[in-house]
Amino acid sequence: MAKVPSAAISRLVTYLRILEDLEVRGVNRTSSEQLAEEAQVTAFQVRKDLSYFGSYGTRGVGYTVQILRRELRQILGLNRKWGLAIVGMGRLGQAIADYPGFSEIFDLRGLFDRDPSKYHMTFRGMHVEGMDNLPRAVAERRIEFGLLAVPADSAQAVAHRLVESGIKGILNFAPVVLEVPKEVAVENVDFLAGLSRLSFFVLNPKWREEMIG
Amino acid sequence: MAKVPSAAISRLVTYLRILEDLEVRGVNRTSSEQLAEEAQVTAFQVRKDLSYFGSYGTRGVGYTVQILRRELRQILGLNRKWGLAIVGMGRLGQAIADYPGFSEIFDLRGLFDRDPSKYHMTFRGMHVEGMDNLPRAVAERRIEFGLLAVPADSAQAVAHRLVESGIKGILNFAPVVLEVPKEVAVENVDFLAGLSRLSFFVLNPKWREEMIG
DNA sequence: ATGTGTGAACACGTTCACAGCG
DNA sequence: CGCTGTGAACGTGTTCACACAT
Repeated sequence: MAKVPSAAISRLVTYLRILEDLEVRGVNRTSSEQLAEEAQVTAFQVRKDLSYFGSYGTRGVGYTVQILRRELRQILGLNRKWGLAIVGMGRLGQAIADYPGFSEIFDLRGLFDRDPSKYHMTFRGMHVEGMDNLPRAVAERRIEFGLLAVPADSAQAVAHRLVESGIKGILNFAPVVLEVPKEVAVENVDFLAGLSRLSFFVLNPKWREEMIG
Repeated sequence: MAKVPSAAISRLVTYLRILEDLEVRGVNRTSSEQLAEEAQVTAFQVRKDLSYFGSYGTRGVGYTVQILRRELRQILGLNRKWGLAIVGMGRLGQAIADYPGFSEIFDLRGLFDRDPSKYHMTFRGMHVEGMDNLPRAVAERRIEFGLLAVPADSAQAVAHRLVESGIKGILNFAPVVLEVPKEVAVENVDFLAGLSRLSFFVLNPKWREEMIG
């Protein structure tokens, strides 16, 4: 497998979503052109992205939805369930715990918060636990990912604890740059950063002049 | 202003956060090196990113925290408050409405949901309204951004209504590729995509072989 | 004939070395 | 002399043209 642009991985996730949608709609054959249109990229891009991993189509025909779907799930590691713990059960953590579609891919194996008054809460049949349980839970319940939904000022400390517990990846909702060993994957999903970027892009094209000041 | 890589904008947001943190801590001079370390990029990168917009430092000395902070806020369009509406007041929308730090940058000017049973709910002093109010609200309350926190299957339809109402940018939490006119900026903040990518990155480096199958 | 798969050209973003200024 | 600012070199990601399979 040659060097794969990491942007290609993001697009693969999009293609997979489109394929699952096509499958639900009963479509079983597609093409790079159709995928490109729905993903809003070029057909070249679709084919190149797929070619980093193999040849999944039939020349002159296209792709079989089911097959390509299965291959993408394989590539992305979604043909198995990954164990996930949510750390920080405030509003955001609670919303995520109940998010629909979530459990098709991930297996919720722990909910953690440092506030004991939350221990009685239940989401998807699980109780919220104290942070002291975290290391043992990660080991015993095979928790591979930690989802960080704590306030920004405690995010780094909690990330440390997750790393020490042997976590393999962190999905970070806090607006901070986490320091973790390079073996630990981190994805930032920070909506405040998204809003800041929006401001820039909106300000720029033609509104810039009239609005600065 | 030369062509600016859009990745540079994301980094600018990070630099700004670091500067605001430094300012709170009473630091008033910094350097590309310090910013680079905290943002986990190179000092070259920091200086280049800033140079797309101007010269904000003093050669041989460094940057004044306050000045650079102000300049970055200006560049990113954060020296004014942008009007924001949240559409979709389920768990996620509610969590976002109460998110701390939010109101320092954005001014919440509307909460919308199609479910009348939510109209009695109040967040930051605002009532939830029906979707019919959306177009008028966008115009009259100068709502520039829409934050989409609706289920995936209604995201595109709601995006249409936002665009028709004259919105300038959409922050999209739904796992779909939105079709909007090119003048409307869209930022995708999709945590399921983040989790999918995590799987890939975790699977790859050394766990790949042992886990596939 | 048709749509995939891919090496090669191209464009874009990042790195760097050093010029420029305080 | 120190640290910023930037043109040019480099490397990575995207676009493309076309060879190839059915």
